[in-house]
Amino acid sequence: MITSQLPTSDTSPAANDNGPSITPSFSPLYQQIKGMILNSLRLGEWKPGEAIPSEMDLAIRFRVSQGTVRKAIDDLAAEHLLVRRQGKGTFVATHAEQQVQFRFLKLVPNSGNPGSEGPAHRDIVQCRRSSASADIARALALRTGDAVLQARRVLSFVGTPAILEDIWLPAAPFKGLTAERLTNYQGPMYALFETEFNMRMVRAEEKIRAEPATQGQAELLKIAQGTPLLSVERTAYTYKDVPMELRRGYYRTDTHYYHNRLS
Amino acid sequence: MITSQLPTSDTSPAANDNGPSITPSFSPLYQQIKGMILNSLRLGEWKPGEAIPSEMDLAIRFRVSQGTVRKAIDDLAAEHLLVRRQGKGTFVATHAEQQVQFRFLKLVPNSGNPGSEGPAHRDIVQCRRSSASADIARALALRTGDAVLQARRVLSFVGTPAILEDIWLPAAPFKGLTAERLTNYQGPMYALFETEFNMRMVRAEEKIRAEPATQGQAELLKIAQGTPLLSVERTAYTYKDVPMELRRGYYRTDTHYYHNRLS
DNA sequence: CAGTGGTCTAGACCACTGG
DNA sequence: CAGTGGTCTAGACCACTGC
Repeated sequence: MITSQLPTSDTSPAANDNGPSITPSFSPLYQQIKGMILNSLRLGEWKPGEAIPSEMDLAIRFRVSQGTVRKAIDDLAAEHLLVRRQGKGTFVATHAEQQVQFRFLKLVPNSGNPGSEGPAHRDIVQCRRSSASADIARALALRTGDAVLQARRVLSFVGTPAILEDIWLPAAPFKGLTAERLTNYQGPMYALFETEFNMRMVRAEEKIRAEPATQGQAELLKIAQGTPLLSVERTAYTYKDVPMELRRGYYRTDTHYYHNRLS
Repeated sequence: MITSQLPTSDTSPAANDNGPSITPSFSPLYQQIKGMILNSLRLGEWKPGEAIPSEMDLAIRFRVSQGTVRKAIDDLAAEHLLVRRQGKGTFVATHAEQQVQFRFLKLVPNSGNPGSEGPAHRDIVQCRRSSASADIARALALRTGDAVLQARRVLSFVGTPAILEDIWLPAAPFKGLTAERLTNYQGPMYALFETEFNMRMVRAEEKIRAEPATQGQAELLKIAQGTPLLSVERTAYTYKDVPMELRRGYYRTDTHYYHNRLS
């Protein structure tokens, strides 16, 4: 049995400095297990869509009871990092599944259900390599001038353009990403990131504002200049809260609305 | 012990019709316990801010093990209906606490933290009794023409108006609500609903759009007509998913932004 | 110190999946 | 049918709160 604070490399938030510190200085077993599973996920031991070992296997591996492993997995499932399927196993969450496709896209048609319009038509307007400006660098935890990839695309539903997006990615982890790859790939962009670059987006933060369309935006979205657009600035994070994408989206909200659930 | 499907009056979603039906037709014990706790909450057996009985007490009352009660409470705590406090007890969640004040208001100043501007100044512009139009009635699960209360207010931060809100409430549950009461009450409106009308808002759904300010909106917010505003239409629900409030908010987003976390 | 929630265990049995 | 996750129990012990 793991008797006390295991040397779990980097398991719990705020490492255990057992001196006379102010930090919690106590981390339950299941939190340590959680950290170890998280590490395996980050290191790609189990890939998105794959099953992780059964609860019993993990309990044996970590020398704890099944209940403790269970609690760790419960947490990770609540954070949508894992998905439980009764009778089948526990799987690494992925953006590639039909059911959770566009999990981070909260734009819903005024009439009809999410996704009732079928898959969006995607138009890659631009995809180039550049160097990070100060604000882009800050958002991606880079230094000003570091290499980034920048893409611009238009998403259309039933023929009418509804979303204009500018996307910035750190160049290093996404080396080899091209406009062709973006254009040809079927399915969500985040699924491509998973399969091609072993980079999984885990959570995101959005800052939403109402702004008048600039001339350039208006042309691409085929609306009048000055039309109010929903400006959605998203920072997406991979495991361990590392920022991996900055995305500035401009949504038409005459035919759609941004849906949010508060609880 | 509760051996099988107890007559739990109305416990689980989708009542147990034990005929040859398509519904799950199996509800674990902890779900039934959850439903019973939910009923007590709805009926006001324990009021917002108060402690509910200890896990052991509830286990004895329901004739189940502590672990089963624990799982039920875990669920309710995850939905923010209850709040656990180690060493003290489990409490009915409330909108009246400093920490979670304005839990449903996601507007953050461009510079600074949420709440760093101090409490908002509230200005009740209007508060009257009227009859529900078709769309208001639909949102509140009323019939067209039913009595509703309608209020309009302006929220200002550090002197500048930032939010204009139109609020509709069913008249019956909120009988006696006046402009004076709204004006004089210190703290979130939802806290007033709890203490004065025993009505707790549990969750909400929002539809967000970008819209140009009408002349009336522009005057109240002291901005130019046509300025893009964030339009936030919120339906708030009390226990058992009963809609209890419709709110149309118009946010300035030059000094603030709407913050959302995706996970 | 007693009372509360939080962790951990070990074991039994159930529900679901797929071969 | 075996293997998986899901439920439930009973009991031990720990951490936190307040008297």
